[in-house]
Amino acid sequence: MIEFLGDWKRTGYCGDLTAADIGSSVTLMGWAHRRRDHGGLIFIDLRDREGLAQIVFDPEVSKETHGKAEDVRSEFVLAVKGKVIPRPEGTVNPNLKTGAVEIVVSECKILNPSKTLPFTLDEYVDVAENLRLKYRYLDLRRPQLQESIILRSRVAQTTRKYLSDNGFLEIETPFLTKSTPEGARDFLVPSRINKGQFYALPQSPQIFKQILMISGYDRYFQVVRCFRDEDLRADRQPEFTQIDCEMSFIDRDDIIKMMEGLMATIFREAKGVEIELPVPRMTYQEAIRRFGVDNPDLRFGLELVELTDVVKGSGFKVFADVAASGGIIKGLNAKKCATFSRKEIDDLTEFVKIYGAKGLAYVKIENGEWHSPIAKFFTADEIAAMNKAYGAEEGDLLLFVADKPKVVNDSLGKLRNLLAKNLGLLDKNNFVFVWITDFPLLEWDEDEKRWAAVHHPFTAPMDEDVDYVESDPGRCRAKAYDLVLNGNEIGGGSIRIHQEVIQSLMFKMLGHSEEDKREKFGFLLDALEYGTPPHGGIAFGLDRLVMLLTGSDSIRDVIAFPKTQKGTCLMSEAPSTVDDKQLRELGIKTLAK
RNA sequence: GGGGUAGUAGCUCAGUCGGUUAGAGUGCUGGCCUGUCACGCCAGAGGUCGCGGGUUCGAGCCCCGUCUGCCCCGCCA
Repeated sequence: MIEFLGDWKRTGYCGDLTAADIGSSVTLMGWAHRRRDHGGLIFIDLRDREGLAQIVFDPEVSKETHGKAEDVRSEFVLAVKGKVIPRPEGTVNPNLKTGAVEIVVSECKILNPSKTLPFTLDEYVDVAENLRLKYRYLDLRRPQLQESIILRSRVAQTTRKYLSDNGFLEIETPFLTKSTPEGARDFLVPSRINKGQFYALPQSPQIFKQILMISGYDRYFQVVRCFRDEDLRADRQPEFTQIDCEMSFIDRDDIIKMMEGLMATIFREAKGVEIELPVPRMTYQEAIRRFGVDNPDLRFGLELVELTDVVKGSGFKVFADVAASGGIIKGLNAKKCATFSRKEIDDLTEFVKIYGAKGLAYVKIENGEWHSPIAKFFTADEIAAMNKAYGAEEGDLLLFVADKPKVVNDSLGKLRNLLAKNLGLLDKNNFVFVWITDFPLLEWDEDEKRWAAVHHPFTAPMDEDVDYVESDPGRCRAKAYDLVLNGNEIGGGSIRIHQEVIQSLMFKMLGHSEEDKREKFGFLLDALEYGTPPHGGIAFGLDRLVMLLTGSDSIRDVIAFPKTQKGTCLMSEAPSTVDDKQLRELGIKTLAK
C-alpha cells in the first residue's frame, strides 16, 4: 500500500536530532536504512542526508503503525510522526551522532517501497566500482560519498564568498566556443546552422578571461566546467571543474598572496585545518633536482642525490658511459630498507622501467659495508664520497639510476613516491603546500620538431629573459606558478603576455604561420592592441582539491556522476549512437566501423 | 596505441595437482523473538564460473581470442 504525503510537513533532518530535542514532537522523512524486528518492538534506522535516527515501533503505542513497520524493507521511503525521548539506560549508541535519543512512532506512512538493492549501502563492504557507477543514484546515498559531495558544495560556496569579498566578479564564459591549436584534444560540437563547422568545448576559459581583463573587469572568477578529450586517470576526467581566476594590474606575488588566502580559507571553513602562510616556494629547477618531479610531495624526505661528478670517472662502465654521453646518475637513499628481499628490489626495478630506466642499481649497507653487485667497480674513495652524498647509514638501501636526465628524474621521482607509500610515510591528514615557480617558457618537442609552450602560449617570459625568446628559447623562464599539495598539482597559472608584439613572437616560436595565428587567435591579437592591462591569473582543480580534502583516492569519488576510464557513463550509458535524422540535420555521416 | 590487474550466487570472496553433486559469509524469502543498533535463532530459495573458440576421456582451473572495470605508460599547453 502506497500512502500520500498529505498535509504532513517535515520538522527537520533525522541526523540533526540531539538531546535538546527530547520531549518535542517531530515529523521525519527518509529512507529505512536498517530494520531490527524483535517480534514485538521494531527498530528502524531512518536515514536522510544529515544522518541516521533510530525510530521505535511499539505495538502497545499503536498496533496499526507497528503493523506497517513489519512490512518495511531496506530503502522504503517513510514519513513518521512521534516523540523524541531519551534512550533507556544502557541503550545509548555512542557510534551514532543521534545515539542519545530515539523517536517513539505514533503514526507512519509508507511513501514508497523499494526493490531489493543490488548492493548493500553499509560501509562494511567495498562494492565493485562498475556496480556503484551503474547504480550511481544508490551509491550517492552512502554516507561516505554523501559527505564528499556535501563538502564539495561547501568548498565551492566558500570560494565564491572569499573571491566575492575580495572584489572578484563571477562572469560566465561560453561553452560553445572555438577550437584552438595547442594543448589538449578538443571535444567538438557540430553546428546545425553552419553545416560542416564545429564549436569546441573549452579546455579552460583562458582566452575569454584574458579578454575580460582587456574589457576592464579587473578581477574575474568562475567555478567552471572544462573539457579535454584525453585519456582518463584516477585524477583526470574528460569534464572537470576549475576555480578560474584572473586579475589586472598585479604581478606574481599579488596573485600568490590572494590565492594562498583562498586556500587557507577553504581549509579552515571546510576542513577545520589551519594552513600556515605564506606557503613556501621552490623553483622548478630545484624541484627537479631534489625530487625529480615538478609536483613534489613534501610530506617526507627521501630526496634525490646527484652522483654524476662522483662516478663519471669510475671503473663502472655503465655509469661512466652514461656520464660521458651527457646523461646523469642520481640516486635515493631508502632509509632502513637494506632488509628488502631480492623480489622487492626486482619489483622496484620493474617499476622504474615503466619510465624508461634500463635498470636500478642498489647497495645494501650492512655491517658498515657495501653489499652490492656493483661494489667491486668502485674505489674506497668513491664509495666514501657516495656514502657522504647519500648520508648513508647502517641498514640503508641505496638506489641508483643512470640515463638521460628526463628518464633519471622521472623514474627516481616516481620511485620516491612509491617508496613513501610502501613505507607508510603518507599521512592523508597532513597537508603540505608548496608553490613551484620559474618554469621554463618553452620546451623542444622532439616528435613534432618544434618548440612547445610548457604552460600555455599566453604565459609571459620573465622580464630579464624577454630578449632571448628568439635567440635562445631553452634558457627562458616563464612567469608561471603551480600550487602543489601533497604531490598533486592542484592549481597553476601565470602572468600573461599583454603586448601584441610579444604574443606574436610567441606564436611564431610555436611554429604558427602568420596566416595560421590570424585564423586561430586573431581576435585575441586584435584585442591586445586596444589597451591591454598587465594581468595574470590561476586556475585550481576543484575535483583534485576536494579529493585531497576528503582523503579520496580518485576524483570519481568527489564527482556526482563521473565517467569510467573509457569515458562512458555506466548509469546513462553515454555515449551512444544517435538517429540518422539527427545526423542528417547536422550534415554528418559516420564512417562504418 | 601499450603494460599490469580483476571478472565464480544479488553482494564480498574461497575454490588444492585438470576429476564425481561448485562452497562460505552476507543479503533475500518464510517462521520465531519487546531494548536492538552490521540484533539473534531456525528453515529455504538462489549459479550462462564475463563471452567465444581450442586442448583433454574430463576445464571454474590449461591455451588462444574478445569484452568490461580498475591502476599505469604514452597523451593531458
